Amino acid sequence: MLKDSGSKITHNVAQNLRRVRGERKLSLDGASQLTGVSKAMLGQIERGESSPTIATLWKIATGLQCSFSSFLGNTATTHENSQESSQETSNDTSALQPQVELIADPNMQVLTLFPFDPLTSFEVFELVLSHHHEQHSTAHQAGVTERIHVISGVLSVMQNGQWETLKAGEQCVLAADKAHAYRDDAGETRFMAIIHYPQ
Amino acid sequence: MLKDSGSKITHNVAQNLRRVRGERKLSLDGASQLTGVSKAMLGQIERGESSPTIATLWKIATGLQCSFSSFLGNTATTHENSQESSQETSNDTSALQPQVELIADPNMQVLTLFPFDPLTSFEVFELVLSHHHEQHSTAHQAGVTERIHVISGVLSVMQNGQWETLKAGEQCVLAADKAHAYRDDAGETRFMAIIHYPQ
DNA sequence: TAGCTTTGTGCGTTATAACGCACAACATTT
DNA sequence: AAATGTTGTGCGTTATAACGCACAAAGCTA
Repeated sequence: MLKDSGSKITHNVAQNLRRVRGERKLSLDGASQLTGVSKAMLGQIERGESSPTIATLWKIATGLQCSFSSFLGNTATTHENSQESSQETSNDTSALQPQVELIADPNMQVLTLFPFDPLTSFEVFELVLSHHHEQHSTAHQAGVTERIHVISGVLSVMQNGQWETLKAGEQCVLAADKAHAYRDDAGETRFMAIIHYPQ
Repeated sequence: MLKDSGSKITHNVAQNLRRVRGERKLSLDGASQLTGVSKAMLGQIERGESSPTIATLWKIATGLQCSFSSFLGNTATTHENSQESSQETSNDTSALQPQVELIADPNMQVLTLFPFDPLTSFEVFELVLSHHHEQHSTAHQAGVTERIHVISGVLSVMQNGQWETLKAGEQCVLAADKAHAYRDDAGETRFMAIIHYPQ
């Protein structure tokens, strides 16, 4: 009668241990001596008949001088002998959409990441400014907010006549019902804009 | 009579589990329901009286939605993060806000780009998955949508039991009211998530 | 061939991981 | 106070991880 060997993680540990031991050309006896875990237990783990405790897997890892996590990953990445058949790459269904590109200006590229959706009331763009281009935007309708997240480069944002500088990883929120502007201050600046419309 | 509680790794797991459960404000009963592990066992593990099997630690990790390896590290490295108050970081004025970091897992970094705002009904995170970490997410309330935009790396997204692969620059929309999951397939994957709540 | 290692697996026993249940301490309510 | 609910821990039982030992198959030596 098999135990809980069906567990996915147990199977991974089994394959990894067998692989490591094979690479070092160690016998169960040798591995047992290095790790302090009985060879019977090591054999059961390799066969997937036993799910070791973290304490014993720790003894195995330190004894064999490899990291704990090296036993957890799927062996499919390192070796190509898995029969799990969980390689699914269905490309249809209502999910992935390629980005749509909108031209606007030679020094300003606009990619529509998520078009406007009345259910969410926002749209998302990714903008790339280059050559220190300064883009001015007129006031939109009241209540419209704009969230800026700088991906790379340096972006200066103007609002209420004041300029602020955002580095990569920084963001700001501005009310788009006033005049505002952006400027690339790094030669090329990439940032994301989430524009939300009220109600 | 004490068991093998002296093991260093067991003690680490104990502290990490207690910390994570405390951060989520979960009771042993609640954690037991999420993970499928009895609350008595969870209590013993937290007290260092038991060295869990990798199978059960896997159930704990997936149930609490953090990676296996997050329980192995020493808690001394994780600093105190007091994130109790619902402070809004002054969303008025166009002041730039530095990104707020939320710790969750060594293999999953979460940056809050824009915290939830009742006026817009969405929040924006930037997530970095590493080491082929697979992050599972349970079903949220009905009507919640999640927009994913891959910045770098390769992200596999599971919905309705089907996996789809997104490369850098691609995006997808998924209904978050069903169980879904993400997985890093490039060693390190950076992507943005916009979560929108209805009404 | 026989005799001696080395390899991995099977078996019986012990230690303990994991479970369900019950109880005590504390908080909240009536 | 009494009643009710929640939280964490202790206890008895079951499942199984881990051990030591023994055995069978393969390999090497003489």
